[in-house]
Order: sequence, then structure tokens, then C-alpha cells
Amino acid sequence: MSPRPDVSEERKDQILDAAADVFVEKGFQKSRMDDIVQKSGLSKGTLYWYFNSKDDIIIGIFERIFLKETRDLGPLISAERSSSERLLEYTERVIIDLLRLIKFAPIAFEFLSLAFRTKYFRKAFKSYLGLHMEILIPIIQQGIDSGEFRAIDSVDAAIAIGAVFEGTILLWVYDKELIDPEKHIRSGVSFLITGFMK
Amino acid sequence: MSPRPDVSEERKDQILDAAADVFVEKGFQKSRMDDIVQKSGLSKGTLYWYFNSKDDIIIGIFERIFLKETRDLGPLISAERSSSERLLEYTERVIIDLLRLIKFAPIAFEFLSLAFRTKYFRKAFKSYLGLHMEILIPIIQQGIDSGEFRAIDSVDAAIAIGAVFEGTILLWVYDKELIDPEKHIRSGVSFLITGFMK
DNA sequence: CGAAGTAGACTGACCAGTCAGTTTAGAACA
DNA sequence: TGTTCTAAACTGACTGGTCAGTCTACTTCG
Repeated sequence: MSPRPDVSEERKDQILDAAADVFVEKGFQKSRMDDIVQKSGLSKGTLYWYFNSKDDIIIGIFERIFLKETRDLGPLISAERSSSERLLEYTERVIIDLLRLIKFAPIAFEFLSLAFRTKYFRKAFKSYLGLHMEILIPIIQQGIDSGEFRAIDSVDAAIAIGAVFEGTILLWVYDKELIDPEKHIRSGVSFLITGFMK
Repeated sequence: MSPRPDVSEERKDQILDAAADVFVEKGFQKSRMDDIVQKSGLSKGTLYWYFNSKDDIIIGIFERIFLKETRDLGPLISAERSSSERLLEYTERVIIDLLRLIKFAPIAFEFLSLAFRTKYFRKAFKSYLGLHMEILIPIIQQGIDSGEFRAIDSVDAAIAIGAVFEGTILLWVYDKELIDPEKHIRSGVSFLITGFMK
């Protein structure tokens, strides 16, 4: 059908890689399409051949970074270990993801600002949270039912864990010397689990 | 000396009030100086009489909202109640501040993005965190020394509390229906305090 | 050949910031 | 009491640089 091999996936990746670099360095606003052109080694025409607009590229990056990186955390729910052990396992797995994504932190906060003004981003963040809640709540509930945890509210407890994850990253932005995301997420979650126990 | 009364403070407030409204609604980038002109009821010339640039106005808002709102939390350190009680008192006081500031959340995340690129904002956030750590760490340390808490690391514990505060707000951005900042900060901190205990 | 892909000069809307001029509250004086 | 003077305060039309997106022409390769 195509008289030439389809390079569109490679090109899109090439453009999104370049764009992510530029955006991380300069922010959405100060990044010029011509910066992305230069970084990608392509031309402006090619950029617009594959993407309709700068906003399109921004959304493309968002999807690649934050949506396609969904780990398969589901199996944790029905594992046979104790709830505490599973929460710690969850913690380790999410930490791995976060460390891989932390270089995108500067644009993550720009996406967050967009969440206040754009339905698309609002929905995406909401579903991201929902995904994690769906894993955490049953694990905690099972811990309560089995007598491992106190009679706490499993939703509140799951939210507390989520808050420690996100909050630790936030504090790391405040002070990159004081906060060690990996270490402090571990210690924070560990304090919480102790707090859940009888 | 002045042939006319000095209205510069009123004017600056008038401009910053209008600008904050506009920025919250549209974001820094999409807000036009002319939007602020219209909202403030002043003229463009007057805006530039009191502020040198759009960035100047942004910094003005940041200082007014985030720096001048520093609560006097110091007395908590040497109060005579138990460490848990003081942590709960701290929580209540900070919640009051946060609820007052939450309407500025959309621009707060823009300031956070700026923290990656501008030394001024980086320093401001760092000192904000330092301020809170200086209150939390001694309270927790006293709790450890008095035997109220386990032999935990007071810095890690203080960071965990800070993370719950900031993280809960962040999760609220993700899903404003699921998260009730006031309620979930309380429950999160409460889990942590239980986790600190013997 | 001809379609997919590439190139980069160009355009025009946009908007932060300027500036030359106007207004106004009060001081100074008669 | 009214007149004049002063400088701060204010005005808004205008400008000039910037940059997202367009367009036409070219290249490559099955």
C-alpha cells in the first residue's frame, strides 16, 4: 500500500523526545517550536506534518509520560502475603516509577496547572488517582478484615498513603537537598503502616 | 512635601487583587496586561507606574499570598502540652491557613513550576519548608525524648507530616470530589502520630 | 511516476511595554 | 477666597519584536 516504509512512529517519538527535553529545560511558554525543530534535527514542516499544534505536542508528551507508564500493580491485590507486606511492595514498585519520571517534574507541575483549566488534564489526573486508589483500598480493607490493621477507614488510609507519595515529591521540589524522595517516601509510608496497625 | 496624598499602597493592592483574580482564572500565560487593566479599573499606564513588568506583578502576588501569610506558629514549640497534642494543634492552625489559600491553588502550581527555573522562587519555597521543619522537628524530638514517641528519626517524621499536608492538597487537585483537604489532612496526620507512638 | 516526507522562508496576529500628553490634589501666595 | 503653580498620578493610542502556524517548492524512494 505505502510506497515507502512508515516512519511516522519513529518521527513522532523523535519529536516528542526533543520536545520533552526542551520543555523540561525552558517550560512550555518559553519553548519555541523552533527550539524543538533544532533539537529534533527535523524541520518545522515535518513537525506540523505529525502534530497539529504546540498543544498537540504537549498532550502527546503527557500521554507518553504519564499514561503509558502505568505499571501492572493489579496482582498485588490478591497476593497471599500480609497487607503490610503488600503495601511495602506497592511502595517499592511505585518508587521505581517515580524515580524514572522525576526528571519530568518541571513539566509535571505545568500539567498540574493545566488540570485547573482543561477538562482533558483534569480527567487524566483523576483517573490516575483512581487507579492507585483501586489498588490501595482493597489491600487496606483486607488488612482490616483480617485483624492485621485497626478498624480504620480504608479510603482515608489509602489517601494518606497517596498523599505521602505525592507530598514527598512536592517537598523535594521545595528543598532538593533536604528531601531524598526514595528514602522519605519509604519512611513516610512506614510510619503510616505502623499507624494502621493494632 | 507631596502635593497629593500617597495612594501608592492602595493602588498596588488594587492591581494585585485584580491580577490575582485574572491569573487564577486564566493562568499567567494567557492573562493579558489589558485583562488586569480592565479588572482593576485603572489604565495601563498606571499599572506600569506601580510595577515594572508582568513578572513584577507575579512576584508581587507571590509575596503577598505566600510570604506575608506566615502564621505565628513558634509558641507551639515550648507549650506545655504533649507532643501529640501540639502536632494536632499545629495541624489545625495550618489547615486554617491552607483553606484560606486554597483558592490560589491554580497559581500555586505555576509558582512551583517557576521554582525549577528561577532562583528567587526556589529560595522562597525552601525557606517556607524550613520554617515548618523548624517547628515540627523540635516538637517531635521532645516527644521522643519524653518517651511519648518511639525512637524514630525526628527529621523523617517531620517530613512525613509535611508530605501529608502538601500531598493531600495535591490529591485534591487530582480529584476534588474524592478528597476533602481538611478531613484528609486530619486523618493523615492522625495516622502518622499513631505511627510515631510507642 | 507519484505519494510520502521534508524544508525553511514567510506572514500576520498578538501583546508587553512606551510615551507624550492630561488631570488633579494640595501648597503658596495675595 | 480665589488664582496660580507643581509634581504625582494617570491615560490610552501606538510600536516593535516575537513566534505559532502556513505555504510552496523540493527530495526521496518504492
